[in-house]
Amino acid sequence: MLRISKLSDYAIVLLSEIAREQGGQGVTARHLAASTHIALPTVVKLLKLLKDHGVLLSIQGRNGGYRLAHRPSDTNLAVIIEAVEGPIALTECMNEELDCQIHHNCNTKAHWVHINAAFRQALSVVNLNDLTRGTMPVRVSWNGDRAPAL
Amino acid sequence: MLRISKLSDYAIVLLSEIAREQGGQGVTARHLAASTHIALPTVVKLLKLLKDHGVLLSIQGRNGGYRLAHRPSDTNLAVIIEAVEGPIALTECMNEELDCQIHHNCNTKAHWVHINAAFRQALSVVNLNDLTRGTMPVRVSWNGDRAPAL
DNA sequence: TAAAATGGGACCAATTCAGTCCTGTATTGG
DNA sequence: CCAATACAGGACTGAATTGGTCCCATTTTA
Repeated sequence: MLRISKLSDYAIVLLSEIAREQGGQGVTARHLAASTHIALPTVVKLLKLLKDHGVLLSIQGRNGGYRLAHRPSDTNLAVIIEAVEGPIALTECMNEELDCQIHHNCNTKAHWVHINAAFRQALSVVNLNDLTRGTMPVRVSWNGDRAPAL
Repeated sequence: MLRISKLSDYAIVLLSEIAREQGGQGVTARHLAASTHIALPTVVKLLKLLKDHGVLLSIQGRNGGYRLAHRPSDTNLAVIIEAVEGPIALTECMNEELDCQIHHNCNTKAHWVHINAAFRQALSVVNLNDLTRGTMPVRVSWNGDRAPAL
């Protein structure tokens, strides 16, 4: 598997739509549900999450709605996914220490730190601007150079 | 979340152990369970998976066990994770077309293809040799250059 | 021939995930 | 002023996935 959750996927679609439509006023959850075909309760849930994590601003009351908290170019996939799923931590041992009982001579952690960073980097290069316009954001290059031994 | 599954994590530990101990004979599941502190049934399950996907070779019968199918330097994290979790496909739309009903003007797919490739690349650079010796395998570099628009 | 090993399933429990529902608060147009 | 519209914040449920166990068959060899 190893999937981005559906919710994250939805969140990306929703934010793209907001970035696309955002005029002076905010965009309402109801409107987004209609234009993206995502069920309203799910849309509401996600928008709240994104607001709590500072990705969106909300306007309450009758003519309310949501607006991007930052410029589209500053809202990237890493931020969005972290808002919905929490911090990107590919392995258990990344987040807390937890004292991984399985294997004490575990020297894999240093590698995970790198992989984690590379992955987050790949995500953070793509922003809402890239998604609303049709631009390809990034060319990945990778040098296989070896860093000095630990 | 966005975690590598525990099983993948275990698999990496098991393979590291096999790479470390592998002499002429194969290493038994029982022995691996003891040396890694992973429950035997789980070890058995994983070794079978890894064998089915060509990562390990098995020797049946009394003095049987498992051996690496390839050199440690040829067994990398991408291969291991794919053996345990299936193909690396960060989003639903990567694997099959499935005609993603949510959003028809979806131009995110091209981005996911890139992110997916970058992630797999990051995983494939780390191999069993790196894990058994304490070498840092990779220095990640990333150029933010923009490729031409789609 | 019995013991030790893999082979191949089925199976269960627990967690996580996706999605819904309900009630409250803020704002504003009429 | 009040009703309609929108967000706020939970609780809750059903489904799917995951982690883990168990059982029995087959292979090999001391």
